[in-house]
Parts: sequence; structure tokens; C-alpha cells
Amino acid sequence: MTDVTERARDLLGRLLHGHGVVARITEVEAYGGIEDPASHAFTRTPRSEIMYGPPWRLYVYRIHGHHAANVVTGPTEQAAAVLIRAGEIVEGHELAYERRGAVAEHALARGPGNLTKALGITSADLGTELLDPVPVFLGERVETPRIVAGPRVGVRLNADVPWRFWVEDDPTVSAYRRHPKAGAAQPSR
DNA sequence: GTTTAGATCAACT
DNA sequence: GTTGATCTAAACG
Repeated sequence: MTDVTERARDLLGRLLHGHGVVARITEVEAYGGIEDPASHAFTRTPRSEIMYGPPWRLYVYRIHGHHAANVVTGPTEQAAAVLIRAGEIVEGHELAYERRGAVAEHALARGPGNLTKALGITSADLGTELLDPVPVFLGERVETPRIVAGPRVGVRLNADVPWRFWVEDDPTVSAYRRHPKAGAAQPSR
């Protein structure tokens, strides 16, 4: 299969523009779509249909009153997507602080909810073409970072697959939190 | 059956 | 104090 995890690694170190703020992506999670129970695309519905569509479009979903941003990566038959979990603000600090309030600089876009808030991403941006220079889009790679992998944060299902990728030793990366109801950790094999 | 808005609470800062 | 691919309930088709 086309490896979703490769696409996830590929996004690390790239720029993400969001409504006047630019972030360097430092943490992502891969969602294997049709073959991943933790993915919204695991069951095909009108909502998840966007993940079965062309790649490089934005999928936004609500969680805990916040939003989370995903990049649809394709291929279309697999419905895979990559969740953008954290980034470092490299441009538009003023606007980011305005949206986030007084927080430490490294915390401006740490965590999916904070990142979407700092970049001003909401459900209104659902389906945005991320390759066009519209309010939300992907920029070029600014570095080739050293990448570390581990299990995904806060997922109940499939909690042991190492599909979370982040830039090593980056302060904007959030800590690992296992979901309370996820089964006991299984030894990697 | 599916989607969305709010709530909840353990883990993190 | 803050956060979140969870959880439940109500609205929708």
C-alpha cells in the first residue's frame, strides 16, 4: 500500500499557512482510513467522503468544543489522512497571540485544538485546497528534521500502532497521553 | 443511521 | 488551570 506514514513524515518541517499565521509543522499523526479503526473514514459516510476524494484537501472535525485539522493524503481508495497536531509559529505572532491569549511562545500551536485556534481554522475551512494560496494552505519545506515515531495520543482504538511522528527535541511537541479506556499497552512486534 | 454541539475527566503544564 | 480522533444526547434526513 502507499504508506500513509510516509506522507505524515513528509509533512514534518513544512509550512502551514492559516489566515495570516504561518506555522512550521512539528507533530503529526497518520490515520489509515479504511483499514484504521481509529479513523473517521473507517466507516464511509457523507462526512468522511472527503477523505475518499482527491488528496491535499483539508478535513476539519470538532472535538471538545475545538477543531482539529487533517490533510487528506490519498490514495482515494484508502481514505487516509494526516492529523496536524502541533507546529511552531514562524510568522504572524501578533495575530496568533491575539487568538490564543497570553501563553508561552512554544505553546501557541501545541496540540490540535491550539493549532487550529492559532491559525484561525474552523469548520468553514473544510475542504480547502491546500495547494492553492488561499487562506489555508501548505507551504514549502524549511528543514529536513530528525523524526521520531510513537503511538498516537488519546486514541481508544488501535492505540498501539506507532503512527505519530514528531520532530525530535522540539519544545512545541506535546507529550504522549494514552486514552484511559485504551487497552493495556502491547509490546511492539 | 448520521451529524453536530456540549459535557466529562484523566493526564499534562 | 488547560486540553482532547471520547462519550452522550438531540436534531436531522
